[in-house]
Amino acid sequence: MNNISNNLSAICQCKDSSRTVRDETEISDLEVRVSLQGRELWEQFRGIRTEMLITKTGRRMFPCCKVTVTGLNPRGMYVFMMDMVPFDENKYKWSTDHWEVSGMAEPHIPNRFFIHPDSPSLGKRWMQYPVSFHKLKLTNSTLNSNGLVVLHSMQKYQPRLHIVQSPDPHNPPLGGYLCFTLPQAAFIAVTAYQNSEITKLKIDNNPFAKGFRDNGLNRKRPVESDDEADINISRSSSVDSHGAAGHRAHDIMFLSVAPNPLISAFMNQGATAVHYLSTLGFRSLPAQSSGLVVHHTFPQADYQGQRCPAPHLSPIYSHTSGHQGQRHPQQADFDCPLPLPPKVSRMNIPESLEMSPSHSLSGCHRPLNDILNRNYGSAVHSGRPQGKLLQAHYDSRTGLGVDRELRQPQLDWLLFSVTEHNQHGLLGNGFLGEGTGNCFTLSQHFNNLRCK
DNA sequence: TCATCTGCCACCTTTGAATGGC
DNA sequence: AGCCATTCAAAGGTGGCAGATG
Repeated sequence: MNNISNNLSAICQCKDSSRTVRDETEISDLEVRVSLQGRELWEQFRGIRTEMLITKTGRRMFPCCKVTVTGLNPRGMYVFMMDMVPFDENKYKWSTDHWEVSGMAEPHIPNRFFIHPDSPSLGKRWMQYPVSFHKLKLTNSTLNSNGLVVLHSMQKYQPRLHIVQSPDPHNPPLGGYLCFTLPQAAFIAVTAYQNSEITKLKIDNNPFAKGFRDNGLNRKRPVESDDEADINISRSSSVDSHGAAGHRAHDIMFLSVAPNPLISAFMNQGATAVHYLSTLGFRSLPAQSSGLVVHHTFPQADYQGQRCPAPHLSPIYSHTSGHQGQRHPQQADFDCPLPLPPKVSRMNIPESLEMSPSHSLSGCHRPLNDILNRNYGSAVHSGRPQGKLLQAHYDSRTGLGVDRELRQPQLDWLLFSVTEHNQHGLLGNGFLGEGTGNCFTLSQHFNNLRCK
């Protein structure tokens, strides 16, 4: 706990130094709470040791990481990102009917972030429905540059959620950065399923694997009604689509609050920025099997991740300024799952929920995360972004959508900052890594909000 | 020889365009 | 003309499995 206290004091110092006259709520001032959805399903998998298939071309997670978020500033703009961090330092092997340690894990590959396709969006929109990362893909190929999360086979990982406050062009130092790990969603990466129980669970619950069910056609048995067995998958949005819904796990660990890594990168000069960013969780930090690693660091503070006593898994951890890390009792209104997105016609799905080419992003026909992850680097070489800015598509009735017009200064500032810093070689190593383009994927993400 | 990885397959869901009704 | 629901085909996700690899 001392570590936490020390870190929190560092946070306060940092926050104080960046405080400005603008009366805007910084993310680190908010009591943000995150909760993993699909608790029962995750518990079933965890009970038999979750395995996630990784392939060269990338494989989606099942169950997927779907979280509910509360406590954000409804009018604040946030970017949601997810990556994977080692759960422990072991490598595993399957031995007949159980997993056992088979040695030391290989060095973790510098993180590649999956940026939620709806990023950036208003806090109101993030809190309205569960946020699903079902499009996140895992791979064992380090050669890909398509935004896949690279993992080592036979090693255990846990997802980590980052909530980054979008920068304010008028006040760059503002903008916090929150980091949550999801130990309940820890899994062993495999190239082929080892435990047949896992396979069975996946087949029984994943709609894509319906064909392998006992009553599937390929099983050469009479086809029965699947209605009761199937989980309810709405053809809905990137906010919420895959996976069983309606359950809430109280198992997300609040990890840290830190300055917005993007902003910090831009505001810190020289190698300090690289070092600073690389210690902000944008580089691998070995997690402890029974503890938490606090990733937050500050230029004037200790750079190393610090190990903290493992909290109980059940409560929700939230934080407020001055109360970071404080354990809060579960609140009644937090017991209720957020509503699922309405089942509307695909023609009616708001642009922010489903990146349809027929909507505002004409000319941007791919999911944003795909765009940004595939086009990494182009922003660097092209200088300041050019092109026509998209018009705002904010649904005043639902509150969904993103007012892109308002973000123009933000985008310009952000992109310019990335470009300028990279031209000076500030972000060329470590943080970005070859072919990863984490930082630039985000900038490219913004960049692709514009029509070319 | 063994553990692990790769590529292909059939089956299934999701997605988006086309179509037609109101 | 515009909105909406339905239909259909293409795209893509799924685990199984045989063979390849180290």
